[in-house]
Amino acid sequence: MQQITATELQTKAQRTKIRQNKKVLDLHAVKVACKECSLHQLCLPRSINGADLEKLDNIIERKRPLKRNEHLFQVGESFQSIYVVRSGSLKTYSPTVDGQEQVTGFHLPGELLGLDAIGKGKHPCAAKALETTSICEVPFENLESLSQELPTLQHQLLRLMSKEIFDDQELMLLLGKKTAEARLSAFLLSISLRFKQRGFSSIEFYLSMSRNDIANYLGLAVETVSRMFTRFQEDGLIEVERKHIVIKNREVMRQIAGMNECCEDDTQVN
Amino acid sequence: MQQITATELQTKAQRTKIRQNKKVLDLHAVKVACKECSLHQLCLPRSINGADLEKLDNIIERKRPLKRNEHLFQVGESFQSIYVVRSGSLKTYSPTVDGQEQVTGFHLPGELLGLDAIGKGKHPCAAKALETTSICEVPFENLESLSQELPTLQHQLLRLMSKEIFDDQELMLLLGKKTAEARLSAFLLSISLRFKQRGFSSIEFYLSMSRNDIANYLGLAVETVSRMFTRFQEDGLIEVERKHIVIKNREVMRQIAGMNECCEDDTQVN
DNA sequence: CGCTGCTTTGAACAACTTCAACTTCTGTGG
DNA sequence: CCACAGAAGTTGAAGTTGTTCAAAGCAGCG
Repeated sequence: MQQITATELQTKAQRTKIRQNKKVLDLHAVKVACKECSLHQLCLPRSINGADLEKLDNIIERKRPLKRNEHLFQVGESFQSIYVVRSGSLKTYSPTVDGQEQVTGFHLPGELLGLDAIGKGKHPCAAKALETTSICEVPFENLESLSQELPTLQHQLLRLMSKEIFDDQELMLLLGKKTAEARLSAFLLSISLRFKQRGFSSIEFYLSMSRNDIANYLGLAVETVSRMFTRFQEDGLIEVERKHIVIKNREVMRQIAGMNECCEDDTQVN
Repeated sequence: MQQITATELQTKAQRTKIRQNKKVLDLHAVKVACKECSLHQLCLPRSINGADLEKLDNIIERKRPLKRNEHLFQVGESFQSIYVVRSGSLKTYSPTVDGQEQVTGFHLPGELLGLDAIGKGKHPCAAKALETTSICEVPFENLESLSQELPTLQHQLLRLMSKEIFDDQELMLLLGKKTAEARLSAFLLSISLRFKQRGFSSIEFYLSMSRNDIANYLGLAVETVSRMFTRFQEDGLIEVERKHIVIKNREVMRQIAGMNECCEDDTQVN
């Protein structure tokens, strides 16, 4: 099964030096056409046929991989492109008045960045790599005019934006109504699900973000997040050692998270 | 200035019996083509020219006004159309596991509903009228194919969805990081701004939603919201008498809300 | 080896919630 | 048109949950 090797690869990349990490990425991240991209079912061109896929492929630019802490774009930068994560991960965050930052999301392979910038023409948040990360850049003008030609692409684009709105609303519910333990539980299950959808293990994975980022994202203090991790471990729900997580009891976690049933049949989401 | 009459009209409609309310609505809400619609600069067809506007007009269905507490759509209902509020207001909400409801948004004239349903093909939330409300229905299939023809319409649609994502992220920040007083203050300023953009008074208005709905939306207890209203009044920030609000000191409220400067130049937002 | 940054843990504190009582408003039927 | 019942809103007091502050433990890196 691909799941297992994929996981191993990921855990390896996390543990090993950047040198080796880079080598792994170079192998399948750069100069691969969309139709050969292992993510092509998850990213934009889902349900696009051969000829159309090539058209899309032509407008996509592949960038050199970002190193950890490098920015993909900064706050206020003029909006030119949509980005797709090819491998690695990023966080998006915006500055708040009091000089803090607010983490608005984490982005795993196959996920999009920049959709929130279309409206104003500039990025309301910054995007920073959490680890070595490779990215596809899709110039928005080209994407827009290509969508004009290809109804399925337009449809897919609207679907993806709609999904983002939907997901944001779930998060609003989380932030508005749920307890600290429900938030962390939901967060872990969400990451788990997203890994699964991308062919990685859903029961064992490495978190690329710090406790601080998690806390910030979930609207909690770092200390609270830390305590929750400890408690979950004590209760046998997870095993945790720094960034390494093993989900031991998904059922109970789901109850704690107060999950809607609807959040489950998300399998063919993207 | 139109502002003043608009306000008067609104306050009147709130105070008077439903009978009279209906009459006011009948006058300019029903059977008006998009190009004559007073909201047409705010709703979808912004920056669409005459001929195109007519095409759009042809696919829009006007529904009979909804009465207070009537549903526009229910949770899980199959997604067919995008809706535009023509007059009145609605709330959207979704059920949570514990049988509660979570208010996900309020929708004023010129604003859209249903964008979150495109992805899954069914409505993740329900929409209920807060007062007598009239609506334009835009069948999504038609809108999609018309967008295929009209690049500006496609662009506008993407812009609007992007704006919704952006707004949701602001709300996430509010729910995750802000105190009760900051939340209520931001809420009132948001309503105020949206009224202003639609030609109503931004300093005096009626809230069509209950304290309960506000509390739910802001992730607070009703009692907390009530106390904050009282405190704001004591501090001379607002005058409040049940649903009637007068903003007395916008500057201080903005500070309390911890507003980003960016939230200000929102004037040509839609 | 020793620094720096991230994480964990404990204890005091603050903010908001919950519970309960009371007031005001709304609308419905006599 | 008034009375009454139920809903919505307000206020006070006690209780929780999560935050803040402080300090110690640990991993990675020059």
